[in-house]
Amino acid sequence: MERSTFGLRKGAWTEEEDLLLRQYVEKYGEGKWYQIPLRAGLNRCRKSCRMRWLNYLKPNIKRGGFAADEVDLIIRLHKLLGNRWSLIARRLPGRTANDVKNFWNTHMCKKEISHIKETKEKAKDIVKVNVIKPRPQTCSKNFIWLNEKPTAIARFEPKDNVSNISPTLMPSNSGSEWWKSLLDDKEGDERATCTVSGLDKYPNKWWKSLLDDKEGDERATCTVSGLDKYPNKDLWGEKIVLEAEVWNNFDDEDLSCLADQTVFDMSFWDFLNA
DNA sequence: AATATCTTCAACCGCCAGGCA
DNA sequence: GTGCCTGGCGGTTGAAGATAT
Repeated sequence: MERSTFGLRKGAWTEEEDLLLRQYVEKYGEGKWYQIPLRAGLNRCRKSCRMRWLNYLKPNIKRGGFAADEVDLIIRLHKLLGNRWSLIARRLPGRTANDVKNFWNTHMCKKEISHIKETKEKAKDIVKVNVIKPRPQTCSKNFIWLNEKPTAIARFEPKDNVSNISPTLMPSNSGSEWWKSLLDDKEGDERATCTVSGLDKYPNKWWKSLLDDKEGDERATCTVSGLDKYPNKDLWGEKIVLEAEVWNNFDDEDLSCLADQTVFDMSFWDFLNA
């Protein structure tokens, strides 16, 4: 039996310890982890107890390999959120942040590395194309643009060699309402409309917000009509790929929290208005 | 069969943010 | 404003099992 310098047990949990922890949570509920060692009679630190409960003992935890759909989700969420395992795990019922992290580190890391190598090899043979991606930046909560939550995020595929155009985000009171309608087809400017098809192929409804009709996924597409009515249309190209729906429309607390702290580069909007 | 190497994943550790006195 | 405490998170470790030699 391993022991720390303060006499607390470390290492693998025994069945008796699991039982004591279960009994504690049944009696007192989750939380108050600092009280557990005393109340439950466990010679473990609070963090160890919390970790054991959340990652192993909690009911409804799904064990075993990840389904193809889950893997798909993880890849897309990781693309959007990075290593924010707890946020990713909340989108996967029964999976814990630790599970997702382990899965990524053991399976996806290798695939990603080989994919990068493959891509680099292919890149030698093809003409370079500018791919415009959102560029998240972390801002303080007092940042003026965060007085309202972000409205929309999109990735533009520019015509010809128009480069350095970044996707944009804007508060809805900016007077630039056409942008809203372009993406969510709601009230306001009606010059352009955006329709998405193929959503029924996504088992998780919320997932429609992360549509990406780039390579490898042909399930859903987004087409925009009416672009010819915009003065700067020549700069955009004819295709807009919907990368994320309106943040405010998320019922989901996790992603709306994300909107509180993530903002996307504004230069595209500045560029259009120049 | 024995040993070495690789893979998996439970568990630990350090850091950070928020709440409170 | 400061310090303390707690919960929560992501990075990392290492034991155990699987696979290769």
